Amino acid sequence: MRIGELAEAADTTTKTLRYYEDQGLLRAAGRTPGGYRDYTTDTLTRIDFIHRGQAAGLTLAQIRQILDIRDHGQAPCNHVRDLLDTRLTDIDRQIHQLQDLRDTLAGLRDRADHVEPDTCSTDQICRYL
Amino acid sequence: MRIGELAEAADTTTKTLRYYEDQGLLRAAGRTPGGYRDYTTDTLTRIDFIHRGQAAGLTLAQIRQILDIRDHGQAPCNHVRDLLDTRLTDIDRQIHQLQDLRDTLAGLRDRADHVEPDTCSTDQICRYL
DNA sequence: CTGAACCTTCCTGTATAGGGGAAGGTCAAG
DNA sequence: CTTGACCTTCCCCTATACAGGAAGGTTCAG
Repeated sequence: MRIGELAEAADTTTKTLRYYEDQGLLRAAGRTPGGYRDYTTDTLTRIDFIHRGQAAGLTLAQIRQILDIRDHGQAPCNHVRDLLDTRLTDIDRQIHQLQDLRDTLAGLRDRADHVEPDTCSTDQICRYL
Repeated sequence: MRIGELAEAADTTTKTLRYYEDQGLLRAAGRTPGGYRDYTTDTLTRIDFIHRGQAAGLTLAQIRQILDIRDHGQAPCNHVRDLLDTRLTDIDRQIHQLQDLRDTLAGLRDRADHVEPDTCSTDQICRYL
């Protein structure tokens, strides 16, 4: 199948598919005599896997690693488990950071309701911050 | 004071200060006969304000808006309050998104502990995702 | 044979907040 | 008078996951 059909089937764009090939996520497809990429249906499975990886917040580089391991004939499962663990602690850290920021922000916002705006002097620019 | 002193006093770099000027966050400083930027101490206050804005998660563009309002002789307080509100709802949305992702990830990770890795077939690449 | 729809490669741009470094000018001390 | 520390402008680079578009080739229907 040609790249346009594949893109539609995988709910993505031809741009993206060429980009994936460029980044080593898709192996170079066969070519028709005219020079068009000619895909087999297992590529669709591969793209779906990539999408699941993205849905899990993995970067394309990380997904590529997994695919490389599989392409070397090994099971990437342990590596995937490690990636999931790393992602989880990362996300927890991010959530905490955001919550800290949220607290700061809420404090400022709250203060803004209790401070007279007219007391805001020029040199401090704005009392609310 | 010269840019190096100011940078040290404000705990930042000369690169950053020139960048701020470039982006309209700092007004063009006076120059010495030799062409060096010559800052007055109120610039330090301004930089501190910028830092507080950044600590509140505002972008430089948003901080610039506040400064512009103040530089037009008006009190930016209402605008700041609006920005804080917007930031708050934004951050809440981000936190929810991250928590959703965390749930997805935790589900995958949990499943990984209950699924036999050996049942992972080549064509699905990895059962854990 | 021609036009539309598809494909090819290649180059540029996106947003953010600066960092790195080149080529050259300025200022004080020794 | 020179050396070193500072300053100037200018231009390129960073990460991420593509999108936009140019210039040209291919394929199929009518």
